[in-house]
Amino acid sequence: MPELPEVETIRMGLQKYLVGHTVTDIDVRLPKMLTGEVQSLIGAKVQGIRRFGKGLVIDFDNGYSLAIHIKMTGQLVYKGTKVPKETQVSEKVGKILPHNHTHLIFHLNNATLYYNDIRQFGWLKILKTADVKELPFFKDLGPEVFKELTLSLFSDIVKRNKIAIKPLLLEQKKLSGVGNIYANDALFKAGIDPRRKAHALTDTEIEKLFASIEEVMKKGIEVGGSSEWSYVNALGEEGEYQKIFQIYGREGKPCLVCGTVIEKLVLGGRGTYLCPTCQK
DNA sequence: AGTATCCTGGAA
DNA sequence: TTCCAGGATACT
Repeated sequence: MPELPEVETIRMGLQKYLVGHTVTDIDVRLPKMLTGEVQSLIGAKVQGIRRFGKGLVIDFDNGYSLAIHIKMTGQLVYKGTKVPKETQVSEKVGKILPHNHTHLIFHLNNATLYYNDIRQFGWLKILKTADVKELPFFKDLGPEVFKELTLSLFSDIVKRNKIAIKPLLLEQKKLSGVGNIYANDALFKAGIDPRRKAHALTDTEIEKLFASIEEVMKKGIEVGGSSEWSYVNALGEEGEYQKIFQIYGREGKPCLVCGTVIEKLVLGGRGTYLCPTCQK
């Protein structure tokens, strides 16, 4: 589900297709998904789309913004004349929009943006652009992979924390962008047992882990994200990363490197996969 | 630091 | 019929 590579893929799609469109009306089919004054966006033109960690911000030309977190099953799907119709609905979603899980419909000039969310965990907030950074989620975000998170900063964070390394990687307030799938794959690639206490990792291991995180996230963006559950990009298309999971979801299957049976455990309440031979 | 919570679909 | 998936938060 959506981690940095998935959300960045959506951002790029929206940046390409949504910019320049004007909001003509908003259908609020499930009110709890949206906060703020709907009227603020009517007649406003999309200027650009920013991403912070796993959060998105659509900026309009009237000083208002739409802050979005799609959590696990949210989808932002654009339909409009700018793109060929047949590419707009994925086979897996397979439904004509809007459907039962379409909670918000943003009517634009000559286009539509749908917000679908099966599990209704996501949120969208209309607020003044200047106030976006005051939202707790954005305000508390830690340094982001590929941006502020340098090796030395990453090393400081790892050494300062005594919890297990995997749940640490998932704490968006410590470092932002990493989610469960890429955390599993990065730890496997670095040969580190996810249960190891963070502060006990050696400098070499920290360097290896930092490089592995960047490597798996970069790969994720390259292949358009991971569509294990309901993730789709801004055109409703699926990504490919689920086809190249190195360890995530491979419980009981042979390790791709050494053939040892992959084990599964729960760490910090999250499914965690481990090759007992490769990860020490 | 660990766990319940939001919610639904799909798998066991 | 029950359980499980997990992003972030609110709890204990």
